Amino acid sequence: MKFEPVTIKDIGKALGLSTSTVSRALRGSYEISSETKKLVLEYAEKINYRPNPIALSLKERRNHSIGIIVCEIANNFFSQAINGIESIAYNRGYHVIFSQSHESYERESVIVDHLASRSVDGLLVSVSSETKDYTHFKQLYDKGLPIVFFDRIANEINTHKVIADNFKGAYDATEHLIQNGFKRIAHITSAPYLSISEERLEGYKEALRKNNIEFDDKLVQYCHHGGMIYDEVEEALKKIFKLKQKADALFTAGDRITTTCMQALQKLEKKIPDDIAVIGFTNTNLGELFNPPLSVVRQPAFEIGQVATELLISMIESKRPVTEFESKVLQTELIIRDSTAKIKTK
Amino acid sequence: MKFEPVTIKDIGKALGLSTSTVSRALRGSYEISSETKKLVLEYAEKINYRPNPIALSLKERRNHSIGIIVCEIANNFFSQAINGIESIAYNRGYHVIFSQSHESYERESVIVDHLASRSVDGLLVSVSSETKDYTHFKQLYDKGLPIVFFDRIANEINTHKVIADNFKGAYDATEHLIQNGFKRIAHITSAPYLSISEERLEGYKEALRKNNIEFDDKLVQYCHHGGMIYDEVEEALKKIFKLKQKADALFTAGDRITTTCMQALQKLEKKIPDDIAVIGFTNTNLGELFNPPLSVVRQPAFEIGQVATELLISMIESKRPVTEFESKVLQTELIIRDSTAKIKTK
DNA sequence: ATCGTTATCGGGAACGTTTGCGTAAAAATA
DNA sequence: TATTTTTACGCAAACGTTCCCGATAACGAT
Repeated sequence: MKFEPVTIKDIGKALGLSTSTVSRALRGSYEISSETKKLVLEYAEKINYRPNPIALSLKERRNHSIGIIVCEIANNFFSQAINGIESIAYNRGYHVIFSQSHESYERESVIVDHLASRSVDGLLVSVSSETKDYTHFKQLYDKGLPIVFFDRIANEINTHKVIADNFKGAYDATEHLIQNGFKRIAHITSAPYLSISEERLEGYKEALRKNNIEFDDKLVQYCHHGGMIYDEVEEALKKIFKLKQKADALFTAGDRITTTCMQALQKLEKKIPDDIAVIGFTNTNLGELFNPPLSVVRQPAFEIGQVATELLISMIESKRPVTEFESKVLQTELIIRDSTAKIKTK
Repeated sequence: MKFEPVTIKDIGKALGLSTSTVSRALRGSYEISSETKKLVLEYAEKINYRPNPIALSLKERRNHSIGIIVCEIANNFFSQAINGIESIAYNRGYHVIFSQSHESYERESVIVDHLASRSVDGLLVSVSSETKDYTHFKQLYDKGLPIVFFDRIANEINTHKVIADNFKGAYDATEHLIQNGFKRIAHITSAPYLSISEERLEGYKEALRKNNIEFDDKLVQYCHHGGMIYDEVEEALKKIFKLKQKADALFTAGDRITTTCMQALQKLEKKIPDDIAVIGFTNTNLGELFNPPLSVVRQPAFEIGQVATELLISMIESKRPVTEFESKVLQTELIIRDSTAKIKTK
């Protein structure tokens, strides 16, 4: 099927004018007589003329579109973030093109390359859990393609970054568990080299340290696929339950990990919080409906998306090369519910 | 910031060749000597040449991108559907551009126009709940822009459509409630003119009829914003609870409506299923974690996205105008849990 | 009558490709 | 050696715009 679009030439031909005159009339240039303008405008309206954005892009070397790369869209955090991204992009006249890495480094590289070969004015990325090497970003970035990282960032690339306060979020969650009397706190997280994993692990450790609880690395389990593979999560839980010194609480880092853990705990028939208390990073707004209602660390996903987009567009539209970069850190929210209820004094 | 991209001309200049030779060498044309080819290919590789997709689009009058319009992305059903869309689009070499109508007719019109002014080869749309008039789609469609509707469809436009079997899904859910002894079944749904609302309402009515239960329109409440506005949902529930002849069960149509109802029921301190049994259309995979675990009608969202995308791409790539259109209907899945447990015989 | 202004418009290059056509040199044939 | 064919490449148009330069006419000023 094809589209037979009307061009500026057609208008010119129909009206006996040159394309340049038509173009100028359409843009309301002062050097076109008002009669001609009116003529052109009316005719354009009549035949429903729309300028061809591709031709414009070619000329202006701009696309008015930004690319998003995330691991998966069917994820509370990311869909909320993308919502924020779209809200800003739409207002600023940018289209949003997105694709999913599915936590694969290979696929991420392909996408970046594909997207960035100038079909996009800038990139918003949250790296995949497999990504340890950032040269595919670095190359494009050095060539002048604006990139802003959010959530899972590439520390070694010097550009804008937007994250939640993962350290503090993790610290608060862990501290909350400790305050409620839990001492053997397990931690299930994503791939260890991910920025978010590291930051959350540090927050967790710091809370233990502040409360004189010894860190035990047997209590920390990594799910390299970020909770997308159920078995990986169940395995991690089983390892924790097999420990001689039993864990009494669980702090999960990551949206998918948290929800998958809840499913696994249900399958393993563990009672929350009696067998084990649970708190986790997640952006589902369904936590209050759980049995028991789930305590969560909530990230300002929508705002993260918004801020990242604003920074990216400012980079894109900046005349001079940008040299001052910001690392915005947005606060998380600790929502306490029954899944971390105090240990009953028996 | 700008991008100083290397073009085919640069290669030509550097190698003392014409642009046409370079172009042909790059595409491996037979009329270029193998030495020249090798020379060009190696140089292109060295300076990391990427063809400018915009220039290509202008020439081929194709973009290799498809547009998606949904009401919101932060919704289980739509994010799963978009996942399916992206999976197919990626494999077929298409970019995915998406935007949200936020259930606004006004915004939907603007987006369609914006997206469709040839910056996109085809459109995948699920209409907003405010949309009663489809001329904004019809216009573009008649001009030759391929459009495929999914989920919320425009019946009056003759093109491919992909939906879940809403009638049967609703029928099954209602029938299940009846089988479990419920007789006064309330129904909360979206805007009445939405195709999905109508189909689900019909399924609900049919199940009542088959079981000789009289239909009572006081038991049907419409939430025009599809559950996005909490108060609207709470209001609908309150109306239902105010009925003299009490409702004993609730069938909710729509992802957001279902989850928002659950929140409202919790706030109103209704016990499920004792005060009221609940089953609803929703694609959350967290239903089993609810208190009580929620019975649901699940749509094959991912597959719907996939099928719709395949149909759209086949339209885009068809040489001759397409005249035979399909309306694919995919089966829903009834998942029974405790929220619809049989009435206890007191 | 000549000149500089002003208003209004057209020609054509440019953005980066692809591709039909033309053509020189080299190779093959007569 | 003369002619034809093949090989290998360049020129230029085209896709739809914008915009720099001119160009033309009208008109008042000199």
